[in-house]
Amino acid sequence: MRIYLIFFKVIKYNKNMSESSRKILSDHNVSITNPRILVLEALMESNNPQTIDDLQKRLGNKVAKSTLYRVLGDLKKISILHEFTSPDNTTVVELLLHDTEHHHHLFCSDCGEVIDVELSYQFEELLNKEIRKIEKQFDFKIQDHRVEMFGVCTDQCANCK
Amino acid sequence: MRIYLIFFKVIKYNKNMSESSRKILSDHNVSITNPRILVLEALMESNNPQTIDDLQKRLGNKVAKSTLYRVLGDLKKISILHEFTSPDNTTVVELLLHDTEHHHHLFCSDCGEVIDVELSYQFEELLNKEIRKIEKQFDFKIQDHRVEMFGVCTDQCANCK
DNA sequence: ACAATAAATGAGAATAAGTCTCATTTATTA
DNA sequence: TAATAAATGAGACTTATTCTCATTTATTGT
Repeated sequence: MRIYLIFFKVIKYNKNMSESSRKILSDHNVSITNPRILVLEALMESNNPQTIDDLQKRLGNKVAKSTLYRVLGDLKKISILHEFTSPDNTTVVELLLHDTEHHHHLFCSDCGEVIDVELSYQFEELLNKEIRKIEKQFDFKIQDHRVEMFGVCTDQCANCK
Repeated sequence: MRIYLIFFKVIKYNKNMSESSRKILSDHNVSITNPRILVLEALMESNNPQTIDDLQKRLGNKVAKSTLYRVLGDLKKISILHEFTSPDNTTVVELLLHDTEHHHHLFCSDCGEVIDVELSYQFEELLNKEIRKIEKQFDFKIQDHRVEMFGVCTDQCANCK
């Protein structure tokens, strides 16, 4: 019974992910192909940013390496994928579905995990003021910003054990 | 006369850089070798972070590629070099001589320039409060942080023309 | 100052992440 | 459903970084 429920949940979950992947692609006028659906699903499987390696493992041999990189490029082009680099120089990637979710990153130097964090409204306000000052000082137009925090996670962390 | 003065200044400048390079190395119990002095001098020649390519150009063929990377590694080990990645995935490196100089980075997506910026004391205070909250929330020990700002520089920029 | 020893270097081979090419397959559309 | 354009897979290619090892250089104790 329990097994059945879990099985059902997984099926349902996958179906939802597949359907929302299709919707994302069609909403952005990008043709719906199997590799794109698979990559989107793999990206959706984690709440936090993932390395390319994580993605490749998740995808097994279902998507060729060249295709994976191409699909990631496609997703960047339609601005639903954010790619950045962790302090140990690993490329990390995350889906940005609702562009309202402005957030920052917390990096663990022990296990390499990257965690999305939100900071207070008050903080963001003050940072925006600082940014306006910097724009004047350096004659820049600043379009985006991000706070990176570096540290170590403690024993509770699943990766570190 | 003017040429003489400039010449003198350059000599003096180089001599100073060479001497402070030697001092840096001996202060950190690192043996004083020519490649290390040359790399430190090249790093000191710019106030802002530099790409590895910039460094290689500055050094000409005076230091082998493998040695350059090794020396950069040495400097990281003694915590006077900070290495990070710009949004276009280029490795960028900067000397951190006085660890009091906490600063942040401004990236130009047009010319790739990276600029060091300082933010107000008030801002840093508030950010530290936020960091304490995040530490509790995620059971993390946060050791460092950095604000990255992304934008485009305007016509005044020397690189963009 | 010098010889002995340990450490650092240069040259180029090796590795790995990411890109490119092109023949084949797949999605779209009329 | 056929025609066409786009996407894919496989593997070659590129480029940044690391590694190896024979040679050179710095350090140290005398």
